[in-house]
Amino acid sequence: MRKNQIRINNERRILAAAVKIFAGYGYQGATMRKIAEEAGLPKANLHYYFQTKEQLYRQVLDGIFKDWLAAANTFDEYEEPVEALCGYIETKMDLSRKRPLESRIWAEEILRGAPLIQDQLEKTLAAWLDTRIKRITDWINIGTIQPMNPRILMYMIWAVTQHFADFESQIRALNQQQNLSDEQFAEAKKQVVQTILKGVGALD
Amino acid sequence: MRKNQIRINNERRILAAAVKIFAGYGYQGATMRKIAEEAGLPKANLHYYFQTKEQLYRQVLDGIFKDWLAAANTFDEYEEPVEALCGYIETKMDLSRKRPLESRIWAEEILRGAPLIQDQLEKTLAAWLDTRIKRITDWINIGTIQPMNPRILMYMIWAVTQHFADFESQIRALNQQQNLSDEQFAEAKKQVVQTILKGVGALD
DNA sequence: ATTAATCTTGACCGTTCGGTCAGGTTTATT
DNA sequence: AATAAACCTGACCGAACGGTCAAGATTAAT
Repeated sequence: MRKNQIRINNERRILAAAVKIFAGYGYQGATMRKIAEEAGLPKANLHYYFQTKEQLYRQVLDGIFKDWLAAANTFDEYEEPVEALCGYIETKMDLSRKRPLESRIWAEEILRGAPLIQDQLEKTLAAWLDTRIKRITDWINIGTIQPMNPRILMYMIWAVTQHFADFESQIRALNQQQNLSDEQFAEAKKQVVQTILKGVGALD
Repeated sequence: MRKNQIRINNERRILAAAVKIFAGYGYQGATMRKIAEEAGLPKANLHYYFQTKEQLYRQVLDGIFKDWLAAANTFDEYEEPVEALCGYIETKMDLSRKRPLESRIWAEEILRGAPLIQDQLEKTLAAWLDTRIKRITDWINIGTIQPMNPRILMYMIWAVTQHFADFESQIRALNQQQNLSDEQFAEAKKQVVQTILKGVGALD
C-alpha cells in the first residue's frame, strides 16, 4: 500500500524547497530554477508535479494557513483571559521561532495586497476572528479585562508575535549580528506576554 | 538661479513613481518599465537619471530611512516616560497612516534579509536604539516604569505601529473590505498607546 | 512476461527583463 | 549667434524567465 509513495515524497521535497526559496527571495524573486536546485531535481520535474509556479506557491500558502489555524485554536483551550491570552501569545511566539520562513512568506503576501489569499482572509480568518472577539467581549462585560476594542487587541498580538519572525534580520542586526539565543527569545516571549496581559488590565 | 530645475523635477517624479511601484510589487516584481509608465517618462530616461534599478531603489530606501529617523526623534522631546512613549508611538502611528507605501518597502527589504541596508541597521539604527535604551533604563531605575528589557519594548512598539501600514490589506479584509476610517484609526492609535503605557506600568 | 501508468529529463520556445547607445532636441553660457 | 552642456528617446541587446514536449526509464498491474 505505498501507491503514491514517489509522488508523496517528491511533492514534499519540492514544497520544502519552495518554502525556503519563496521566503528568501519573495514570490517574484523566487525562480523555478532555484527551487529545483534546492530540491535537487530537474526543473521540468517540478512542472510535472506542480503545473505552474503560481500553483506551487498556492500550495505553500495553504500549508502555512493550516499551521496558522492550528496554532490559533490554542485560544480556546482556556476559559479565563489570563490563561487564554497567555497560551495564545506563547503559541504564536513559538510558531515565529520554529517556522520563521512560513511567517515571512505570509507577510510578503499580505504586503503585496494579499492577491491570492484575500478570500481566505475575508472568510475563514474573518470568521475565526469574529468568534474570538465575542469571547473577549464577554471578558470585558464581566470586568476581567478593561474595556477596549478586541479587534485591535488581536492586531497587536499578531503584530508583536510575528515581528520576531518577519523582522528577524533587523533584530539580528541590533543584537551584535547574532540571532536571538534561546534564552533571549524566552525572555522576549515572557515580556511580550507580561506587557500585553498587563496592558489589557488582566493582571490588576 | 534655477540651474538643475529639470533634473530636480524629473528625479522627484521618478522617485515618487518608484515608491508606488516598489511598494506594490516588491523589488523584484517592480520593473523599470512600470516605473517609467507611472512617471510618464520613457524607460531610457530613467536610466539617464538613475543608472541602475538598484541605485534607484537605494535612493528610495535612503529617503525612507531619513523620514524614519526624523519621526524617531520625537522620542526625545519629553522627559517623562508617559509623554515620551505616547508621543513616539503616536508619531509612528501617524507615519504608518500617512506613508504606508514607504513602510511596506522598508518591511520587504528587512523580510528579504536587509541585503542593502544592513549597514544602516548595524550602525545608525543600532546607535539610535542604544541611546534610547539608556533613557528607558533610567526610567526603570527611578521606578517610573517597571523593570523590563527596553530593547524588547522598542521591538513591540515598532511591530504594532508598523503593522497598521504593512498589514493594511489584512486589516481591510477583516473590516468589511474597507480601509480603516479616520475614526477607526484614531481609536486604534489611542488603544495602542493606552495598552503599551499600561503594559509597562507607566499608568499605575 | 506483457502491458499500462507513472515518472524523468535535456533541449527548446516565446516573452520580458535590465540596460545600452547613437543621434536628435532643448536649454544654458558666452 | 554660436557653442557647449544637458536632456531625451526609439531601437536594440544578451540573459534569464516560466513553461513545453517528445522520448526514454522506471514502477505497478495483470
